[in-house]
Order: sequence, then structure tokens, then C-alpha cells
Amino acid sequence: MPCSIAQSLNVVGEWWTLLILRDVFYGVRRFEAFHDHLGISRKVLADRLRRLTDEKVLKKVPYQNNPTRFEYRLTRKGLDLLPILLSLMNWGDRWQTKPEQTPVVFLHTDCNHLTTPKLVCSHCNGSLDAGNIEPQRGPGASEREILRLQQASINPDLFAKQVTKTQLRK
Amino acid sequence: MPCSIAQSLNVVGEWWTLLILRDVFYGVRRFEAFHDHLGISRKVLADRLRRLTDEKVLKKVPYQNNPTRFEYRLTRKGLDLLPILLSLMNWGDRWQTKPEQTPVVFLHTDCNHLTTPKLVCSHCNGSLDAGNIEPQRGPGASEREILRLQQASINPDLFAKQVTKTQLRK
DNA sequence: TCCTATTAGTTTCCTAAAGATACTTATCTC
DNA sequence: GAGATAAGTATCTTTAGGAAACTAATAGGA
Repeated sequence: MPCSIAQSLNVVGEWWTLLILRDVFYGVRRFEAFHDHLGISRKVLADRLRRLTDEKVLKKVPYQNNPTRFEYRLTRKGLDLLPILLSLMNWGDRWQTKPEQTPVVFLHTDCNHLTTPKLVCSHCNGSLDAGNIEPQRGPGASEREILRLQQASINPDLFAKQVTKTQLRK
Repeated sequence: MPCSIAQSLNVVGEWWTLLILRDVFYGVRRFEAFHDHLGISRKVLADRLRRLTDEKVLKKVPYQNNPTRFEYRLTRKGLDLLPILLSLMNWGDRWQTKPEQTPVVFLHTDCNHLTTPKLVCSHCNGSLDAGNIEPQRGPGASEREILRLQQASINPDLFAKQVTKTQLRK
């Protein structure tokens, strides 16, 4: 599918993949450790780790010889997944968890305050949300994509009041 | 699992769910339209839409009577998923797509420039990345979570040089 | 009136993927 | 030699996904 979201989901969209990556960000590196922490089946864990190394999100680094054994580390490409994980965590905290049940918070070591991630514009640093962005065709837009964009509205009348009976087709 | 990422994935972690939501953000609202655009099976589409409305990410709004038919709209909770979608899109663009193949770009209407989403600290507006955040126990941290955090390192020696043979246990 | 189209699903059947558990290989420790 | 450790494979059963046909309620046209 010619869509960057689909491209991403192709790599990290399967069950377990993002939970494995969360563990990697927390410093988990070895097969047994993933298995113990996550309670994931060994077959699926092996499949996912293979996929992630094939896609160069993780790389295998040897940590002993005889027999040679490997641990899994993030590549630059993998490290760049952090915004996705932080966004997921932020949404879960806000909508799925009571504030007093928040399991993990983050300290921003540059300013030494607890932080919540916020999306801003790379150009003006102003906040980015559904109300102030507009999708446009990129250089690789397909015919289909262009058609879709012509009708696109990022904020589709979100809180449209309930349509009254007389407005509805009889 | 007592983890906000798992909580989020519980709602949006299944195949198709985020692609359906992408379409919703672009203004797609009806069953047949999702089916046509995505090429998803009708059964799975019905399952996913039911799940999303149960979770109050989408809500059904009637648009005609006799027979009453509904379309799917984002709630505030659903609208708040935008950072996740933008982060996924951004990662896909950077790592899975050649620049000249980018299908969609975004205009930030506040500053009128094309934009790339960037994560910043809610407190100081400084950039947020693997190098300057540190996970800490939240109010609802479990024993397990606390143990994990004690060994946590968000940036686990990413580019550790290949370990030399003599460093490895013989 | 009868025929076809539209919309939003549901049902059925078949294949693909996930989970549980046991097994394997190579080595170290007791 | 017995057990433990680590990183997987292999096998079997259960579950989930895809394709296609079917359904309900109505509108519009011949």
C-alpha cells in the first residue's frame, strides 16, 4: 500500500512487536529475557526478532563464544521508533489508565522535570494537532491518493451534533 | 499487562485498526467506503469498527432514517490518536520510503510551512529523544515494573562496537 | 407491480497464524 | 556424569483472518 503508515505497520504492526521494542528500550537484550518478561511464545518471539533484524531495526551482537551467542540491540533506525512508543504510552496514560495507576513516568534530563511528549511543527515549533494540519500530495502520490486527498478533511466535523430527524432523508 | 503501551495496543494494536483510523482522519466514514478503500474483509472490518466504538474511539452517528444508517466519527479520544499516526507516518517516510516517493505531506496551517512532526518536552519545549529521557516509577508501578526500571537504560549502548574475541568468554 | 440497486452488516467455509509444550545443541558447573 | 543455561526448532491444537454468498430494509425505475 502506498502509505507511510502502512509501510511502518509492515515492520512494527504485528502483535508483540512493539512490546518487544519497549523492552529493548528498557535495556532487555536477550532471548530468554524477552521470553520471561513478556510471556510470549518462543516461536513467535523468534519470528519477531528475525523480522526486526531483517528490517534492521535490531542487530545481533555476539556476547560470547563457544557457543557464539547474540544479544539484540537497537540500530539508529530502531532508536528512531521512540516517538511511536512514547505516543502510544501517552495515549494509554491519558485514556486507558487512571492517573494514580500510571506505571511509568519520564524525566526530561535536559530540564529536570517530569515530561509528557508533545508533537510540534519542525519549522515553527508550534503545536501540531488535528485542527492545524492539512494533508497534501507528496512527490510519490498515486492517483488514488490524490483522489482521496481531494476529499480529505483531517478534522471531520468531530462533534457534529446529532442529526435531527427532519434533516434525515425520509 | 500494567503498561500504558500494552493498554494502547489493546485498543489499536490489531492489524487494520490503525489503517482504518488513518482513513477516518482523512474523512472516510462509512462501512462501504472503508471496505472499498482498504480491501479489508467485511467480517474483520465489522469486528474492528465494533471494537473501536465499544472503546469510544469512534462513535456511530445516524445519517438517514428508514432504514436508519450510521456513519463512524472520531470522538475526542479518537482524535487524540493523531500523534501516534503522525509518528508512524514520519518513521515510514524516513526509513521505509525514498524521499521522492513520499505519498503525503502535511501543511502546518498556523505557520504555512510543510511540517514534520517532532516530539518535545511538555515542560520546557526542548526536544525529546532516547538521549535525554529517563523512565521512573509512576504512582501505579508494580513490583515487576520497579525491578525492570532499576536496570532500565533507555539508550542501551546503541552503537557498541563489535565485541572483540578476547573480550568474550572462551 | 416487479426488478434491480444500495448499505451495512452476518454466515459459512477454508486457510494462516498464534500458543503451549517438548525437544535440540553446545557448553559450563558441581 | 548430572544438571543448568541459552537460544532457538518442531509439533500439535486453537484461534483469527480472508473470500464469497446471504440478509434486511428500502428506493427508484420499467
